[in-house]
Amino acid sequence: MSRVPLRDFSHSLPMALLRAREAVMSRFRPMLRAHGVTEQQWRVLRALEDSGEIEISRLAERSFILMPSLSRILRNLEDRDLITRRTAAADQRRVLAAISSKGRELVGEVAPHSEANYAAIAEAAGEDNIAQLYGLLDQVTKSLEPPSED
Amino acid sequence: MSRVPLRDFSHSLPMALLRAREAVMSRFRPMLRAHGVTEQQWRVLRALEDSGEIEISRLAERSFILMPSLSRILRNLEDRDLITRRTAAADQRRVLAAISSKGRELVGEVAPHSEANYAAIAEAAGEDNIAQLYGLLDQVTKSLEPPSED
DNA sequence: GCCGTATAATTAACAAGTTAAATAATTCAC
DNA sequence: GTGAATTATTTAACTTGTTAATTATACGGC
Repeated sequence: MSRVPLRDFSHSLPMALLRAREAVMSRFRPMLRAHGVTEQQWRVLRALEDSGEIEISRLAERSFILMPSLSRILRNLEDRDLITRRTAAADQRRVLAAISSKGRELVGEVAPHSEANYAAIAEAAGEDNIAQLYGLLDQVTKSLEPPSED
Repeated sequence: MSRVPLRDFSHSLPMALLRAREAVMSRFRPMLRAHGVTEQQWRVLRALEDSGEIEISRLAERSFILMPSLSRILRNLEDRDLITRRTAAADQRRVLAAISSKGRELVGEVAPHSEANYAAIAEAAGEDNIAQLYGLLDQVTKSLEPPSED
C-alpha cells in the first residue's frame, strides 16, 4: 500500500520564490534599516513619490500591501511626518495620501543606495538571467491569477 | 539638474517575486485554513514528516523559518499535540522535534489536496515554464548568497 | 575544578500578514 | 426623502517576520 509520496519538500515553488526573495532582500534590509525604514515603508514611500497624491486603495494595489497593513503603515509614516493624509472632498469615504517634503528628502537619501544594490545584484546574478527571470515571473503570475470575472 | 530617475516602481525584483509567490499561495491558503493550519505550520509539519526527529536549528534551515518564529510555531503545534519536543540527552542545549501520530494524520488528510493544487498550478502555468522558473530561481538565489566564508 | 567564551534556544518588542468584523459615507430603489 | 444595500477604510485578533537581548548548557584554557 504505497503512500502517495509527497513532493520533495525542498522543491516547492513557494519555497523557491521565498528563498530567492530573501536572497535579494537581505541585500536591501540593512541599508533600509540604517535609514530607519522597513521594506514595506520604503515600498509605500516609493509608490507615493511615483504617483503623487493617490487614493489609498490604489496605493495598496501599487505597493502590493493589504489594506489593514497599509492602514498601520500610513499611520506610522504620518506620525513621522513622512506623508500626509486627507479625506477626499467629493467622497468622504476615500482617503488621499501624499508624500511630504521630509519624505521626499528621505527617498532622495536612500535611492542612490537602492540603485547601487540593484546594480550589484544584476552584476552578481547576470543581467540576462534577471531579465529572463522577470519575464518568467510575470508570465507565471498572470497565468495563475484568477480568471477575470467579466 | 536631472534627478536620478528611480527604477520604475512596478518593476522591482522583490515585488515580482512577491507577486508570483502570492499568486501561488492564494491557491493554497484557503485549503490549509480549512484544515486549521497556516502556511508556515504546514511547512513545519511537512519538513518533520520528511526528516523524522530533528534538531530544531536544522528544522529552521529546512523549513526556511527563523528561529524566533519557529519557536512560537512549535509551541503552538505542541499544544495541539501535532508534534513532540524533547531535549537531547547528549547536549541539553539542543531540542529535538518530531511529528506525532496526530500530526501525521493531518498531513495525510491535507497532502492530497496539496498535490492536486500543485497539479492545477502546473497545468495553468505550463509544466515547462514552471521547470524553467525553478532553474532560474535556484541559479539566481545561489549567485546572490553571500560568498561562503571558508 | 573554575572562569571566560561560545553555542542553542527562547523571549522581548515592534512591524507586517491574514481574515473577519466594525464604522462611516455613499448610492440606489422605492 | 427614507431606508437597504454597497463601498472605503479602519479596527480587532491572531500569526509570523525581524532584530536584539536573555537564558541555559557546553567547551577550552588554566
